[in-house]
Amino acid sequence: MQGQEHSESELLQIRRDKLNTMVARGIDPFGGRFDTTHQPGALRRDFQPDLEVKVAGRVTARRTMGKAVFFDLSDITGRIQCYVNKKEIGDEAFELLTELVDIGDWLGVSGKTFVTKTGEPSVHTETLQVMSKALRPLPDKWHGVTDREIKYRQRYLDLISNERSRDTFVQRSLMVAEIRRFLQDRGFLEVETPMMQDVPGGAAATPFETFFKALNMAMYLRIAPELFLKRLLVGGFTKIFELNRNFRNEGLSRRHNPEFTMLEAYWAFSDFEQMADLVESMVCHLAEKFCGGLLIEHKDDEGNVTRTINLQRPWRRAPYKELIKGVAGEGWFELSLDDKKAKCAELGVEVSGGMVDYEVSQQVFEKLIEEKSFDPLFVTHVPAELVPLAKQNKADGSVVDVYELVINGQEISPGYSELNDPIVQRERLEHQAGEETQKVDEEFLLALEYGMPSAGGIGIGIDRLVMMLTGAESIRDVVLFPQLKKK
RNA sequence: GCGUGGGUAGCUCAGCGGUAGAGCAGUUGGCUUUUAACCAAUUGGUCCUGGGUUCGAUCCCCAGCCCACGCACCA
Repeated sequence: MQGQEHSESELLQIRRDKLNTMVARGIDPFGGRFDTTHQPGALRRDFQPDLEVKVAGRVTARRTMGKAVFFDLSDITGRIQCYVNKKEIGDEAFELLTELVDIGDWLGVSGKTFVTKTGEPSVHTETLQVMSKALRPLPDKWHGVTDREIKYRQRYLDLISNERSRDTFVQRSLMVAEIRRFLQDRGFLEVETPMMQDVPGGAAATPFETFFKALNMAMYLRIAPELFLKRLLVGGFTKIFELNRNFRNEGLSRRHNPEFTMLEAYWAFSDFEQMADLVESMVCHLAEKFCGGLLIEHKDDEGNVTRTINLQRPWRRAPYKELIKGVAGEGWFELSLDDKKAKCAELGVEVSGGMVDYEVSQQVFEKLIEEKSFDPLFVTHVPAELVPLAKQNKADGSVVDVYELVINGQEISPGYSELNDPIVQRERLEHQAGEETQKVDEEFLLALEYGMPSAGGIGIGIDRLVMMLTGAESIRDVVLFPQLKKK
């Protein structure tokens, strides 16, 4: 452990020397059990004076004033200031704090709470215990880590030094817990279905492939849990959800991470409209609980409001074709493919040569409607080609009974009246058009033949939902360890 | 994959054809209620990597690596 070579920078060497001095003085630099009474942030928020407390945290600031020292102990909950007086605590402990402890070290402190002259809630330190010696210095105390690469590759440094990141990830955790509670309160059971599948179904996406040695077979990380959850409907679960990771072997972007968190819920005997109500009430519930209301303000780093999203109910619901006609003209769907493409050029929508008719319309939808819709919009009656797993509309078989919920310029949630006719389902899967097709899962079709109850189903992209609610501009700011290229 | 921008001290950044600078952190000294504590002094750098141009490259050119943003694929 000791005596690293000369290539160690001076900063690291000094910290190692302090570590060795601690050991020489019989101080364990890496602590042990310490029974805390409070977390730093919680203690500061619900502060009461004259309380005997034990808190532990990382030293994130230290202000030495001769024979007195102030230092901050921090963790994910926040910070609390501690005060040390040399005469009271004794020379040995005082020297430990001022000469051997560095910013970045973890300390356990016991003492009595009080408020300083300047009104700062503090702990009057009586004993000190080193919980861990940090051998490397922390990022800039004022700016924190701003280098995106360090933020993502060494997320712990971002969490230590950036309050906004801490808040976002704590919020995300609480939101996910609240989503589970919301569904459980309404009688939904959480289930877990395979992430490793031999047929990657339930969506049209490129899967990650892996190999299972014991069975000598190729396997795929799931792109969606849908086909397994539907098997559970066949099995008699009537209200279920799964909230976990999906994997798609596609590009990285501000809105895409190859592994992302998806909620899927199925409710037997329901339909897409009731599922829309469910999603609407769930998202509003989260907003009221975590954002203080239904107006969500997104802010930049300076605190200026850059966007306001209005979640007040009822949310707008509009048919897909009507929305497109609204931006591309009443006669859009009567135009030939070539005329549609010409119109796209006029509208500034890029289309590629190989696109078929409905794909061109879809492109118009994505560029001129989806990306420009920030307040919630349920897009209903989507062309059947786009959604092979949903029921066709009784009045118009060219569309399906689904919604696509757009908020914040992104698709946040699809909801279906689930297709449960095994004969139609087989046809729809076998006659998919276009380049993006879903795999045909025979085991799924077999299950359907035993009878799947009619049902409504939803998916919610949790990362994007959290982005919308927290104002994060990139999915990387709501995923703790986003995928980056290997260095 | 393509395009644009970026990579300089532990961190945040400035600089620029003549081999580097600030603030913070660190070190030393001072200070018993401070909070981006303060005052004084001071250490610290393969200027992302490899080629090229040049008397001389951190700077200009080429290639590569990584990051960000946009486009494409997708949710």
